[in-house]
Amino acid sequence: MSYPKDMADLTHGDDAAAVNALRSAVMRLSRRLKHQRVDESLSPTEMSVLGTLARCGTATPGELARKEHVQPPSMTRIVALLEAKGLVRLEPHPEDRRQKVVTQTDKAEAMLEESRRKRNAFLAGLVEALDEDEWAKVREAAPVLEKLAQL
Amino acid sequence: MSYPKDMADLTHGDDAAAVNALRSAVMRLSRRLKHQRVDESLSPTEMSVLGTLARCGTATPGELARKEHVQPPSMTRIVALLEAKGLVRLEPHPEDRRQKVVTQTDKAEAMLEESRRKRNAFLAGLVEALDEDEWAKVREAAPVLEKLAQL
DNA sequence: TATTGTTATACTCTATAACTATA
DNA sequence: TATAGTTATAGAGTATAACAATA
Repeated sequence: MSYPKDMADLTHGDDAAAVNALRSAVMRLSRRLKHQRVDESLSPTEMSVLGTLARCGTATPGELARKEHVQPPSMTRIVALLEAKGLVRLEPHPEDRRQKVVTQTDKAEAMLEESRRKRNAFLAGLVEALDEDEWAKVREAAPVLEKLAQL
Repeated sequence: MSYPKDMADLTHGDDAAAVNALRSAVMRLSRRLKHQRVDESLSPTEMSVLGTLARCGTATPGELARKEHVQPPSMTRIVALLEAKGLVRLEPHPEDRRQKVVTQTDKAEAMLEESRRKRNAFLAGLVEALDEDEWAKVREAAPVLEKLAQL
């Protein structure tokens, strides 16, 4: 097994505290976000899949399952629900007839745009309680957290 | 309705991007952490409740439900499971016989200590992929995220 | 009459195992 | 024989509604 270059640091009080704070905050924030659905008919993972598709363009169900860290049967169900809502299209894979290609529709794109405004309104309410320095720290860390999530 | 002092900033590209990255990262990281259980017999919310108790000392089931953003019946079940595992004690409230007081046991404290080591090992694996500057940003933001989560 | 906590019940989301079709 | 996706089924976790005890 290999250890990170700064493994020793993680035993320091500050880093251990940061790790604890991060874990606790992620679990609790995720619970809040679940309730604050931008579209009442879309689950958090469905939203996440649409976000991934918006970044990737297209993907196969298998790729989506790996990226979202869910099992293939779960992704089958999620994609089917999204298709039923007219948010994605399912097409045959051009080179491998076992696979399928998932693409987001215009309706999904419009919904993502609409949802962004609602998310901003919700988060603005929370950010209101932060001072500018605190918000700056979150803003700086956000892309790093996203990188962490997709490792 | 009142608006945050920096509402305008949230419509800027950078802040909107940060908000999107934060939401996506929180949802995906929470899914990872669910799998990476420090104790296989404890759900993420059970862990979170123990963490809250460690900070607060004691709390009533109702207080815990509000802090963890779950409904009272869910907290009833969670507390009962924790009690069955010998991790919390339930005592009558000294002033109000409707309420109960939840306290963590020594066993819970020892388990939290053990779990911290396991968490560090898991997160160290992820942090390995970050450079020092990136990790510094996460470390700075961690306490702010915790504040955000408990608003 | 309002509030705290509980019981009973149903729903949502995800996983595992077994199956089909294609490579 | 291995891989992509699906179907069927079960389990975990949470919510809502109805109820009991106390304020």
